[in-house]
Amino acid sequence: MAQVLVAPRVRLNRDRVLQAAVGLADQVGIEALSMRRLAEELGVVPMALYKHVANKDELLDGMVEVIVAEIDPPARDAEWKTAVRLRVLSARQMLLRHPWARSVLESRTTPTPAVLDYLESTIGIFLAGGFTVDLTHHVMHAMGSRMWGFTQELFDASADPAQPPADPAAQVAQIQAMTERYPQILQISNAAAHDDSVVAHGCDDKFEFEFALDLLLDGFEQLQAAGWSSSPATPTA
Amino acid sequence: MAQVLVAPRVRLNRDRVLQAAVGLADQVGIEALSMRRLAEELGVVPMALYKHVANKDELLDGMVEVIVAEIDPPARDAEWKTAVRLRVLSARQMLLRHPWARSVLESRTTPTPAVLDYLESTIGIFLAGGFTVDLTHHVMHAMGSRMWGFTQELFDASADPAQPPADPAAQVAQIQAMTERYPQILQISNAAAHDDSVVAHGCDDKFEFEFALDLLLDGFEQLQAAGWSSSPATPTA
DNA sequence: ACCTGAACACCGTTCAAGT
DNA sequence: ACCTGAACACCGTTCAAGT
Repeated sequence: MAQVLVAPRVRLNRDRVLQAAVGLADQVGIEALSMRRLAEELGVVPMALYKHVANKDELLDGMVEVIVAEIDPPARDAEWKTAVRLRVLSARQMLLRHPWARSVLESRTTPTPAVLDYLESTIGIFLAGGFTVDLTHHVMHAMGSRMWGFTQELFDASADPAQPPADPAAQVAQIQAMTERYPQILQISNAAAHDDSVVAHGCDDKFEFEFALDLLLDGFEQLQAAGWSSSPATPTA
Repeated sequence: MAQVLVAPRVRLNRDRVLQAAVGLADQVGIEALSMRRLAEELGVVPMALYKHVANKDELLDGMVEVIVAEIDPPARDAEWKTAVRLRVLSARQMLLRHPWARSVLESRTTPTPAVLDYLESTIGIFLAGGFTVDLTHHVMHAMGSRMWGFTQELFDASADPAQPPADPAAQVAQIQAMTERYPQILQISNAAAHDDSVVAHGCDDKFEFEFALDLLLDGFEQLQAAGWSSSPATPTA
């Protein structure tokens, strides 16, 4: 009876801990990822983890390192605009693989090396493309979260899997109420709908993302061509 | 001895609970806001709160209602561009008053009435300005978090007050190491510096925010003037 | 109708002990 | 050097009871 439960076959190390954490977050979501749950997953007592990460915050930092390293390096021999576009869309692919990544990226307050590497090489694309340091600075700010492959989705329905399915009658009533109270929201949300009989069908996320991204990239291009500098307070495109 | 501790003078109600929660979050930060701590603040036992909010999630929804209502209504008799600009900058003021608001707004998955009101009237500005429903749809997406008065700040130093002050010698060494490893990041972060002897002096947040905002607004304007429609896959400004 | 007390099932983390 | 066990100080929330 005593020796039946297997001891951990492989010795624990930092990388095994981080990989397991990423995998567990992918499976059960970030709010269900606790030190205790992760330890259980690794067949180990909670305190064993603390030999490999100082605390939960450092665990999250480590998870960020893992996923940021998944982003493709900048395309060599490409025009700046395509290079930035490809890079950002690669980041976006990473985010689709790890739905929890957005909130974790946003929660970190100090950049880890992989993150700095990502920034450094992205900045490099603009500078190599002939952008001034000044313009590159503002352009990086303007990219904001879009640099990570996401915009702020106002309501991320996919992030709320615990939504109870309402019965059809109540749904119809709800839509009717919405139409009266928020007619313009309804109009807008139907704009992208091929069939507009039902509200809930979602937008084309990729299209929306690229719409804003290209708008910004085109704007950057115009500023650069015009020799923009931050001396005047307001940019005029 | 028995009657010394005052009973709650004022009867608890939903609004008192929400106001107290907003105030407490302003003071101690969102991660320190617990049901238990809030109850203590109100001189009441934790479970007393549950008569007025169903659970902590509903408390957070209620807090969002309170702060979104603080945003100024749309300016009457203004051109769409100034109207949107004013509105967004008013939202930004609200966010500066409530540093926790960003993460809470982002965490909500279903919109509350005040949020829907905000969206509805913002959409109204574009439609009244002659935007098609189609273009307005994409424009609202492109605004993303900027609609709430913030862009994704990559590293929000102000959100991390628990940073230990490093000694000057270590700081110099750190800067030296950074210069070698991340020369371009350093160049960029110095672009906005008046004196570039020290790294840590921060960017002009307001300038950066308005830079991106105006870039988008100018882009919207050009699309509208050109009679843009979503039929072609990629917008060409 | 509103508030309370005790309890349950969780957290992250410390500290002293085992091998 | 690495893992363990028991304990501490927290959570959100249920349930049965008080007034």
